[in-house]
Amino acid sequence: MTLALADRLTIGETAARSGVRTSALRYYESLGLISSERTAGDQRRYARETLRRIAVIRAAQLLGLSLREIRIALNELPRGRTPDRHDWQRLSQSWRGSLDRRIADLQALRDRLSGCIGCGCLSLESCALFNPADQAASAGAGAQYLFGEAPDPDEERASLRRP
Amino acid sequence: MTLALADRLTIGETAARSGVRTSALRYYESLGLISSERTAGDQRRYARETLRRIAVIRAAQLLGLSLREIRIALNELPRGRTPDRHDWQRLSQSWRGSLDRRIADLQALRDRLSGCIGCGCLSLESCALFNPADQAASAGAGAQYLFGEAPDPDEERASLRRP
DNA sequence: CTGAAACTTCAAGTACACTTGAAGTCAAGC
DNA sequence: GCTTGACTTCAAGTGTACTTGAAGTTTCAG
Repeated sequence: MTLALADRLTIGETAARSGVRTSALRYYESLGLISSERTAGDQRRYARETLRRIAVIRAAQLLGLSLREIRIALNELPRGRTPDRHDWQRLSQSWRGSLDRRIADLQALRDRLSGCIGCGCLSLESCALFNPADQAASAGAGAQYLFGEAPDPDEERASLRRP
Repeated sequence: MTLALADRLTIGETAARSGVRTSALRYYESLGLISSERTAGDQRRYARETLRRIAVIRAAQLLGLSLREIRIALNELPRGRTPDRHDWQRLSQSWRGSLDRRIADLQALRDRLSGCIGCGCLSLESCALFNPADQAASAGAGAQYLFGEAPDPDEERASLRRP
């Protein structure tokens, strides 16, 4: 079904309502994250629904997803019809899982940091956070454990934010 | 007191023990995050202490700090002497604060996401996560640093701070 | 109908955090 | 002393996520 004129927003209106610059919207569109119809004069007109899509994009960026990952996730939404309640639910639920893992990772780091405050980092042998060298020497692997990669094969937390 | 030869590491050794590539170490040095002495033949030799500095840099990156911010933080360490227990404590304590804030922000986002799963995002008016206006309102306070700096009072983004 | 604001494309620029490659030098084991 | 691997500098390249600018076109209030 075709949207009524009142339901189509210019790029400027869309930018104003979403808080995202027009240049970013064009960029998102060039990456296939959003789409538009064009007027006879070739200007973009966005469906109102696009505002939600943009909000989802920004929220996902907050979760640490790259635009590429977000595009892939959005591509799993049904094509040809407006996403419904269950479509958005599936998306947000999968991101909630990532978010939980991310929070857990940061809490683990915080605990290591807290332990370090306790120990005062006086000893090269005893401080886990501040002494990767000795860890690396004994483990032979480098300090990557700080980044969650070395000792615990902790599945695929890598999907969120690669530093 | 001058360090013994055995306490000075080549860039390759430093890279191996820290898990950071030589190119990254040269880059850090170019930014003033670490420093080295040079041999007669102009090769770098790092003090053993540098390993701890590198570990701190990597940990801080995990916390989401930029190298510029890390350099500033490291510059507050005493110059001319090896940082002691209290120096590292002060640093780790201040970063623990950032980490706590970051975790809190992510938990808030998770709660919004959870609320959203509950509501099914049927309504643009009621959904905190998927409603740009609401999201912008909440970003005004805390979560916005996750996007970098505060949005400029820019003509295109006028509605970010709720009309 | 007109003039200004808003839009268009495309290329190039910015910032971050590095990596890669070229061309040459140093250190150390044999 | 020779060879080889590790080192040196410097410039340019990579990838992400945009922004900026130039030059031209469209839209719409008056």
